Amino acid sequence: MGQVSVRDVARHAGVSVGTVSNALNRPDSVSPDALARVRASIGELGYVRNEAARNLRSGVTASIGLIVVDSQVPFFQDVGRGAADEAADRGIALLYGSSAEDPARERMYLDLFEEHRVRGLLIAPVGDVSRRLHQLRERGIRSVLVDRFSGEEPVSSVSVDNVAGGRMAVEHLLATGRRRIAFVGGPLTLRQVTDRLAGARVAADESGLPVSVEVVATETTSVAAGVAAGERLLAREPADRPDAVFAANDLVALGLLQAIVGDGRLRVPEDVAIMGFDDISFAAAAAVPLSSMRQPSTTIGATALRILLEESEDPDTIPRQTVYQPELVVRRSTVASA
Amino acid sequence: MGQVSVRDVARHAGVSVGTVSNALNRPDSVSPDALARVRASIGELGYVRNEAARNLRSGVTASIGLIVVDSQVPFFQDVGRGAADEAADRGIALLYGSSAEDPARERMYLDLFEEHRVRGLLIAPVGDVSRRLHQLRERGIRSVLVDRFSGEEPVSSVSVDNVAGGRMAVEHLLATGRRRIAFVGGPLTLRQVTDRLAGARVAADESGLPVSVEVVATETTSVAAGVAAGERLLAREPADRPDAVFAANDLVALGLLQAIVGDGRLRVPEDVAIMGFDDISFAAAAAVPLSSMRQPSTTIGATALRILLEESEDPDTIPRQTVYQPELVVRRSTVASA
DNA sequence: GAACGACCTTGAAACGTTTCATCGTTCGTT
DNA sequence: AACGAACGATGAAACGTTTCAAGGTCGTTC
Repeated sequence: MGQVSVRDVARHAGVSVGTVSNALNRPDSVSPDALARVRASIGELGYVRNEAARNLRSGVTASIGLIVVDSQVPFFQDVGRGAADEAADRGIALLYGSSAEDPARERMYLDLFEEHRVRGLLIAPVGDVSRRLHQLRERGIRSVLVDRFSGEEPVSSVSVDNVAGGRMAVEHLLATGRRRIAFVGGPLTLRQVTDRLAGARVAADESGLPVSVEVVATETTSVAAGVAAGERLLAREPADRPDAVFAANDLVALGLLQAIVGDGRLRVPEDVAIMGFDDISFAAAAAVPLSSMRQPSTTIGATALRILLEESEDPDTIPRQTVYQPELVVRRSTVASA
Repeated sequence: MGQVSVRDVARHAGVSVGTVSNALNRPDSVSPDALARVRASIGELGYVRNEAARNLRSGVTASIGLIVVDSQVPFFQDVGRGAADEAADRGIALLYGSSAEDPARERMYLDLFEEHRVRGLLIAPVGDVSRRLHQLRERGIRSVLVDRFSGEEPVSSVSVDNVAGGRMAVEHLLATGRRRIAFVGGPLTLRQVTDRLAGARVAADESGLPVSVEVVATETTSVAAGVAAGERLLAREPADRPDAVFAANDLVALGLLQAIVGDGRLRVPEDVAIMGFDDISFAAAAAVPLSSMRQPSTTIGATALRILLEESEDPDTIPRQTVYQPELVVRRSTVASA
């Protein structure tokens, strides 16, 4: 396989290799004549820059790593898409990895990406990676946390204000006349879940209304968990049932919807309102379109990538937290006429 | 930033750089004593192999590229996950790109990945890339087509038998007593769509029953297109309505389901059965769980990756087509008691 | 007409690996 | 005791690029 090198181009164009390199990277510093000849030769010979050699010599890599918790979760897919598109615009390749909620797998990707000397790392961590990220940073690889508030750590982060989101969600339910609210989700060790619940309680407390907020804990935030929780609610005495359910995310909400609508005894939203979180694309496509709190998922990915690039260019920038506010999206699962 | 190189390790362990390299890549050819010293030094110094230098010198890259049509389509997400997991097991990084149905974007990723000298390419093409893939192959980069039968081209492919899938879907509908079948999907220029339709017609023809197969064309295979098609069906005179709908994919089917169930006049499956294709994870989570044709999406991705690696190791292998058979998954949208 | 800048170009060094021909030891055989 | 195979270790060359000090060629200025 005859790989065409910068040397071949130089010979063909009748210039030195240094000039070819300049034509490629600093076209202004090359005479129009030489530039044209180099470009013609590149076309004729089919030269394609070797990124490995470029990286090796210059120390600058044109790739970044993305490690998400679960590639099956729509939210992370959107984040990834936002980051990938933003990277593509800059000619940067995205190394993709999913930890599948397995800390060992997460470490494996961290190692792999370090070997590739990625310019930086976008990560939604599952295990405790703060020491490792610190180490990477000392070795010149910056990280930005995604969907996680870094707070104490010396790392930038891009996330959503889950407390505010929970609060807005429940304020909406209260404003539409609901008073017996069930929060469905879990595990309650997950920061995103507890923040949303905390926000829900704030809304209830500050309303000055006689509101109850009951917690129906699930083991995961999945459709199946939502279905199971829905069946538990249906098995209750009618008087004990909530008149609104706030789900920790849309997957749980869709599960609830399936259980309740499928059962047929309760109408949504007349008998019970259902509120989700994330506004994944399937939320609007549900049998009863789902009200939800929209997260700017692709924007989160794009912003995280931009911050990462800025920081990797100037290693002295200090970490910062970017927090987006979620947005209420009202559909028929909470308001019949929506 | 003090990058630790193989030279530093050699010095620290009291051996030559060649021995360090051997310890890393051919541990059997190094004496136990030297091996131990090298490994100790690696740990102590925090040495991390530089993949760019390795790649440059050896000509072997530890990364492959994946280009999908649309990162929003669940099917491709599953394919990508299958490929990524398989790659991770081998310590290979996955460069991820989505063409977003834009041929220019697709070309951009092809160029980018060539610069990275990926070992090979997994691609679900949108534009006409056969010439480009041929060129890449001559330059040592093999490709495997995903979700596309290569047929004429000298490229391997991994796909699903869409004709058989369409046939099995309609056979199921006929077996459950349906006779007036509507096929909903589009555009009819898309091979996957026309194959599924062709299969549907085969089933109808071969059944020997008085069956009608009507085509309701949509512009895309999306939830929105499904909703629109559903509304069109509802607007018809009851006598003109089909008793079963076979959707080109699950997104369309979910749209149909939303329109029909939401409307409330028709019951699913009593009045109309709905059959999807792909068996995406949300199919089971729909208000009325959706019958569908399951594609082994992650297996497709994993297989494509394996084939790619085999071919890139031995450039003389001849391209082959791998075709999987889809599998009928019966749920309540076609059979009330399922 | 000499001196000076401005502007391009040059060519060798360097990046961190792997490769490979060569060299030293050791040990079993004769 | 001599030989040779087997085994490990060595170190310089090479991969394809970027970088950079140095050199070359003009035109301008005094």
